[in-house]
Amino acid sequence: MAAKALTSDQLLHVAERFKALAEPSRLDILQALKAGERNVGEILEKTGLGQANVSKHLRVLHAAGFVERRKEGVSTYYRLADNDVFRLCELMCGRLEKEAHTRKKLFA
Amino acid sequence: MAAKALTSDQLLHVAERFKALAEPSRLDILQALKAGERNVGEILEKTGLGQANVSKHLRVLHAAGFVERRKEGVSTYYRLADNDVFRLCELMCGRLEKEAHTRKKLFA
DNA sequence: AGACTCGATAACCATATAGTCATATATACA
DNA sequence: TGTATATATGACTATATGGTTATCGAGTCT
Repeated sequence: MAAKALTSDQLLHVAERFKALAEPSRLDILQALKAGERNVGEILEKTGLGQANVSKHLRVLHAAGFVERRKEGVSTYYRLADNDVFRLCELMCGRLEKEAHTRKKLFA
Repeated sequence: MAAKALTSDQLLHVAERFKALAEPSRLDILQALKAGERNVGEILEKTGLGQANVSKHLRVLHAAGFVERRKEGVSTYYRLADNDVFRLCELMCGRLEKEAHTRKKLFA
């Protein structure tokens, strides 16, 4: 249980991964991939973001290991690397819900 | 299981929480609190960060609901709000370890 | 080859924020 | 009351990064 303290180098790496999830646009992209593999054009449609913008976000997500990609002809298909993204988001959402609940009780 | 898609407003809130964890210094502070309640001076010592800097980081962590505080005399004691931080970090660390393992295999 | 499409990249700007220094606020104590 | 200590806050700078526009490169089709 009691994990060892992380070195400053390890903290840097962990922080970098969290940073990849610390952008609404990137979370939106990940959501778009939840249903399955999508190419960039489909992600553009689904999210309404700009093309260059999405391309950069995908690069960040790929560098952080949250998505994998596959080229097919002229297009690139992206997919979630695993389900950790949702475990992480569900934990965060759980916190938000708990908080909302507390707020509601305060004002009840 | 299949959580509904989040609204852009919800994405913003989730991203904000991740952003609070997306800084090595803040992760370090959270680590310092793992063993239990600490006042700001003790956190300064433990982390080696500047006073004003730590104070601002603590404000962010508190706003995000990761830490709670208690004033006692002239000092303020901070503690972890719950164990979610470690669940989140352990998930991230697990990813890093898996990745390191894959890299090792590639170079083996 | 030439035209077209998809996606990545570079240049640029605007904004956000980590870090620092100086100062303010609040409590304790002589 | 005056002084010292602990923490918070404001001002400022340097850096990082999200978004946009323009351009590039690769693959496809005629």
